[in-house]
Amino acid sequence: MKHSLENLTIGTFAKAAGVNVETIRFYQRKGLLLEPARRYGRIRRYDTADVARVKFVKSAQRLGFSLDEVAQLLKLEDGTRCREAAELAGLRLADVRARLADLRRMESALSRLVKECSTRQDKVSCPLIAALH
Amino acid sequence: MKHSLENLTIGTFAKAAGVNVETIRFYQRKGLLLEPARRYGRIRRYDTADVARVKFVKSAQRLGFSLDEVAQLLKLEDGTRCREAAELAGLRLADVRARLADLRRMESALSRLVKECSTRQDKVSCPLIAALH
DNA sequence: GTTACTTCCGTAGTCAAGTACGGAGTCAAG
DNA sequence: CTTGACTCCGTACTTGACTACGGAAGTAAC
Repeated sequence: MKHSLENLTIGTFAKAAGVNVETIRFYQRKGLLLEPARRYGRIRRYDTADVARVKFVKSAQRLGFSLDEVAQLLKLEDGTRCREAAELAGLRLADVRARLADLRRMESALSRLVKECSTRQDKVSCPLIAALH
Repeated sequence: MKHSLENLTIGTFAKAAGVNVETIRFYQRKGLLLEPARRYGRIRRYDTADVARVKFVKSAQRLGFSLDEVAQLLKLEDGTRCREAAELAGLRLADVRARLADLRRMESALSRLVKECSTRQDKVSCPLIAALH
């Protein structure tokens, strides 16, 4: 049985998504990933959409979202009813904007520090702490 | 003994910083917070700089930094040599910028979703996953 | 059709970041 | 100088997010 991009076993899938097999199974238990139908025998098969989904989970985590929050984000993707989706998206959006504001402040503090450190030789007191109220 | 803003016991301090007492002690064990001298008797006293420091830890955590990474950021503040500080800041900066890019993409995906949902009645498929490559 | 990898599934262990607990010591007020 | 609140310190428990383990069953290659 060949492993085309649309017919991955769990091992190939996990490798493609950059996580390990146990993580896939863990996500399935958590409901972040549906267990696919087992079309060919008793073994599950995955495709590139699954890979994208797992990568999305990982990216969102990097941004500070918990798995439960990621699950909510994924429900938007999964086409729940529009009213609910909009509501949820609104909440997440406020959240994302707050994070953005914090990150921007941190970005400018860090880049200022880098600049000051490279142009002057003397000790610079870092404006980092001040940057995050 | 009054609790001025420069003479806080651990309980008042924790409340001011918005964390609980055990967290303070935990941070001390981790080296994120120095144990202050015990000027008046056997009890530690804290000041507003300590409060700022703890709030900084919490803010940085919200942005996805681990406590170990926060410890590194704090070393910058503590006036280590400039070259090292700049190096560390540079690394974190790259990290922060990557997160910013992801968050911006997520922000536009979410706000588009909200907009489409409120103007149209039909099901909208959300471009969230695509938004994060 | 046997061998060598996977996969399956349940259960248990790990690691980070706290949180809780409990007994002994400290302190300010009455 | 006792009372009640707070602090100290060590140890143990919790939660979220995995990660490891091990035996049985499936599958691909020879």
